Amino acid sequence: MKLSASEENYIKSIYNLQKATEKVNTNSLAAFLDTSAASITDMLKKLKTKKLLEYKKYYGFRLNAAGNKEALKIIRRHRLWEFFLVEKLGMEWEKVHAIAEELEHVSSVELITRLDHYLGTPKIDPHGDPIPDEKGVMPVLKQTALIDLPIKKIATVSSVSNQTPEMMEMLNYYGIKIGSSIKVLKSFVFDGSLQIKIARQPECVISGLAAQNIFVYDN
Amino acid sequence: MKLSASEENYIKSIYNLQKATEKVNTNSLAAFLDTSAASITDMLKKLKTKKLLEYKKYYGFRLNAAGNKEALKIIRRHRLWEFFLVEKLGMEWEKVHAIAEELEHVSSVELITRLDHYLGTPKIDPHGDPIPDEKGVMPVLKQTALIDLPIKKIATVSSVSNQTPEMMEMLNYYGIKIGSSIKVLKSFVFDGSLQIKIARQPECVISGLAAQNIFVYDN
DNA sequence: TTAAATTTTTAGATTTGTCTAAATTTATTT
DNA sequence: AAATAAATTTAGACAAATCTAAAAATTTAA
Repeated sequence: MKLSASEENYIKSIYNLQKATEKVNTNSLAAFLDTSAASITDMLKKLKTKKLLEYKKYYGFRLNAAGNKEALKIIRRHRLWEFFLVEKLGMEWEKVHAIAEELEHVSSVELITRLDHYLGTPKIDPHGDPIPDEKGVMPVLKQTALIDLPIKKIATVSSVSNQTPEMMEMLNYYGIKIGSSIKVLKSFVFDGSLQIKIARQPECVISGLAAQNIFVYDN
Repeated sequence: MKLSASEENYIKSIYNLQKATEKVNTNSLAAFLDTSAASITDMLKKLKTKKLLEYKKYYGFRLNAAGNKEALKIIRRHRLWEFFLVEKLGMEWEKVHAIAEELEHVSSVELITRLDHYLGTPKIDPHGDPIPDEKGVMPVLKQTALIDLPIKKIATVSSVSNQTPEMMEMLNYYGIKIGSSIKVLKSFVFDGSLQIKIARQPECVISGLAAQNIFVYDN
């Protein structure tokens, strides 16, 4: 199905709001998209005509199977581009979202298939979000606090729960980034500190507190 | 200046038509963009308001300095993406134009600067067209028929004037592609044939006829 | 359980980019 | 040089995506 950039933005937003609430309502989507409630109603009619969502006047709405499939395609494109911008072009991960918002609307299937292969079929984007595969299936990745990761098991840094400047400074110092390959070499019972190894970085030791706030995907 | 995708397409097309004729006229641009003459007039008024072109009713039009600058930015983005699609993603160069037409409208300066560096600041795109630098300056590259290239001088394949399937078969067989690094090892006076070396390919011999149809940039 | 507040939809307008058909200007030809 | 042809512009309309203001439906609360 050929969709306009605007239609794609609505679908993606509805998909994201659906994760929190069963039915999405007009005002919350209007707030999310920073637009008027009237615009939402207009677009909902259009998306209903295209059979991408279930929508009953005054009763909220949600994507149907076809709508979800479209959403996952858009999210896949967005996250692959984010991965590209960070890993290949070396952009800071705070900046990539806005650019990926534009790139995601280029919908050539061959482009995305090749980009995916070129990037090594990544499973997690730089913000720690999973990347759907070419069939729209989200990878099932169990997230664990680093402190709970078994010794010697290789995992991927997926998110950081404490995003203070102090935490970021330390992560930066040790070269710990979302998507980094990580392994615990030794765990000290005395204070809960961990000796760890990040790919292409020297070994280092972090505190138990830090290890509680760093989350990894245990592949 | 922030321009819509549509405005950018008009500017780029006017730039391209200007290379052939001094003043561009409404009908030729309408034919080029496969749209109506009335649409052209409408857009010209808009671009005149934005001070991107000189336009006098019934007398044709051309980009002014500001318009040319915008055109070169768009062309730079287009050609860098084409290079990326061919060199990094391995797409066939016949297919990349359409995708680059979409990617070129993503106008983040940081994105394009980083993409350029990542690609190694290429001077020629996969179709053999020069890529303007970050200031909008087209690289000055003298194009020569391969047959006229001095012995042992390293050059870059820039274009092929005879694009028949027969020619393409031969180029493909020898691994001669747009952007390939090329050098003439020996020229045989008897029949004009040349012994050549393409980077990462074995030496080979091509006829004088082939060498007349292969053009290179003599860096 | 009505009245008030909130949410949602409709009605009508606006902007952008496009169109067709008609009018205007310029060019060509007899 | 008038008539005809061609090119260009204007006038008016339309679709997409948005808006404000008003109306309608639903929810909350006195």
